[in-house]
Amino acid sequence: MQLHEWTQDPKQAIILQKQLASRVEKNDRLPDKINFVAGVDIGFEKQGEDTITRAVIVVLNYPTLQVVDYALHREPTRMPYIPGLLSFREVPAAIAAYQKLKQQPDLLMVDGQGIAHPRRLGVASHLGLWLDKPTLGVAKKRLCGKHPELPPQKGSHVPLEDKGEIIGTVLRSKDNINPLYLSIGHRISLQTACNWVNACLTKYKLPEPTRQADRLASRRVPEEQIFKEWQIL
DNA sequence: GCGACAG
DNA sequence: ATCTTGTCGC
Repeated sequence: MQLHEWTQDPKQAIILQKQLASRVEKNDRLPDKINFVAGVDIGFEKQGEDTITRAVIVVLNYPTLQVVDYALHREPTRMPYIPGLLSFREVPAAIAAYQKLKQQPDLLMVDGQGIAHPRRLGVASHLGLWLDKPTLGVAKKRLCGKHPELPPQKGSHVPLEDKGEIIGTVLRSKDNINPLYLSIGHRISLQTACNWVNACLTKYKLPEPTRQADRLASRRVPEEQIFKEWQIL
């Protein structure tokens, strides 16, 4: 943690993104064997005037995809949502949640873009750099770039391109359901990132790591019920 | 200037 | 992201 990885000022944040983007590793540099894959997602709770940021990280065993650990961290929201500067709003809370984990993951799948970003530094890349961990981005919507239409069948995929550069892959993870936007986060190639997402897909649109994190972060499922399902201690 | 715009 | 009811389709 030599250089500051965060700022609250939008102007400085953009400058910082450009610097950090050059440090993102787009080639594979992950453990020989991946035993634990994590899902990261952030939710928000209204608290009258202000809001609380709720960061969740769930660690699953691979290939069983069973949840073996998780961490939840809540803190006052520090920044408003500004397209292109999402990581400055979410990453600090994610770091705090990560430090609460007992089981460190080998790879993290983050809800949002990796380098499929105007300045090539989406939330997945920012988090990966900060933690110096392999990460990949799994977004439900496009931030930038363009791509051809893709078939409605699960498994179909097309490249996401921006300014003559392939920045990600648009993947249909389920029949007739809007596709996912996958991209390199840090220390992983696009091909390997896509392979891991595919390896973690079951019957739902989202791969298990982020699907489980999303359920807890968004509070769509009572926390008490989730505990019973996961059966972890 | 106009439209787009992760979560 | 969050606020929110019913509704169409596999």
